[in-house]
Amino acid sequence: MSNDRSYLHRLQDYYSQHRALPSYASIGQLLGLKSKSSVAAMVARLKLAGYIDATPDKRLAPTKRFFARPLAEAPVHAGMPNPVEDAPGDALTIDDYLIERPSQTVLIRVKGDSMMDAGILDGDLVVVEKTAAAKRGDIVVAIVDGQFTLKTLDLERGAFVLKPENKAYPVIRPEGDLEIFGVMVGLVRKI
Amino acid sequence: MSNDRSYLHRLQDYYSQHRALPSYASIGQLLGLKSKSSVAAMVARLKLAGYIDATPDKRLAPTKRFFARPLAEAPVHAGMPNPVEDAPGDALTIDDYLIERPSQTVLIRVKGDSMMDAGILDGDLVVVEKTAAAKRGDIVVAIVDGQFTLKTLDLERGAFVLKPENKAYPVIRPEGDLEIFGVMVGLVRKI
DNA sequence: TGACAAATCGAACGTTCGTTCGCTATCGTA
DNA sequence: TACGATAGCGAACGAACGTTCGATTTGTCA
Repeated sequence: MSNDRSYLHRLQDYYSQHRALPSYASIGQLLGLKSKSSVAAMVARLKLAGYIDATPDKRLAPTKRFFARPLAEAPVHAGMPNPVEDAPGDALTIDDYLIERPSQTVLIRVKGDSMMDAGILDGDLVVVEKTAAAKRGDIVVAIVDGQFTLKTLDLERGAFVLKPENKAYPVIRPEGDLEIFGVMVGLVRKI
Repeated sequence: MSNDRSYLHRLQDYYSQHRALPSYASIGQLLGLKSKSSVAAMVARLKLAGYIDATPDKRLAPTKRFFARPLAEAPVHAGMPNPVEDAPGDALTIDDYLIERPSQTVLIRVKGDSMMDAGILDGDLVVVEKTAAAKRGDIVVAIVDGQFTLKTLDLERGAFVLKPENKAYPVIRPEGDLEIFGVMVGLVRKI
């Protein structure tokens, strides 16, 4: 028995189309189950298996495991027809992977090579979470002379300074207040 | 009037936590609206604006626009309470930005620092498009001794070689055939 | 200040929801 | 062949759902 795998696949397809799970009645229709109690039993099984859980108001919601997607952890041995289909802990969408607080998060395009040694190149997009709570060592977007600047935040004799990650550029020692726009939490590069 | 922007933000945060939208009643609680009809009106506005739509069985579902992040092109002038909140055209989802052929695309985690000088660090995810059509200068995932290897493809006297982007590593000159798994088309880093 | 439109409220409504329970059908095993 | 476990069915029920509509508050502009 157990068509659960096929049921799950169809739910995954539905979710990837609509970004929401349907009601029990609609699930039944979708999967060919005529009784809502069958659906309830099936959903309970998927919950047990960790594919689905419930929101605070009892709605169905997919878990991380629901989104198995090919993420190959190197090294993978040859042959490699399909690299890891089911490994747990896989990323879902890249957006979900990188962005935790959508409303506080913006993308900013990097200009110049002043952060080259930190692996941040001209044209990259940095994922920035707007917050004032930056600490030493964070890479931050600061506002200097009315412009965004991406630098590493450091301390020098009790004062914050902005350090480029490229020896060709000088450390910025702001006079007065240092205005932090946000903290870099990720990076995206398109070739 | 219009707190819709703030409402939307809170819904986005909720969705990114639970991967489902709550019921009208719960939305009301979440946003501080005491009446379900207020919620209905607000949802109608968001639908009109293209942030939300409905599944076949009338459930609420987010649209692509719901996930789009504001993209700030530096330099942005000072003041900057909220840099570009609404400018159309410069909001995007990272998945759409990076992935053009989903079925041919996999993510592979980078091990080691052999590509450091190309801005590719240990732990980064590279977006790889499976294809045999690689050319000189592309960064490719090759299969050497049954292991994935990320290197720059180059030509040496008519033969393909794999060049690391780190002087501490040697050029790989494969004997016989060189098996290319795919070409790097993007990179994702999470701090 | 007065007037208008937008946003929110509150109550009532018929519908749909998910749960529950007892029943049947199918399968593997002893 | 008999048994227990697994899957699905069907009906009933109370709770929660989203809609509707008129009244009220809030913000804008002249």
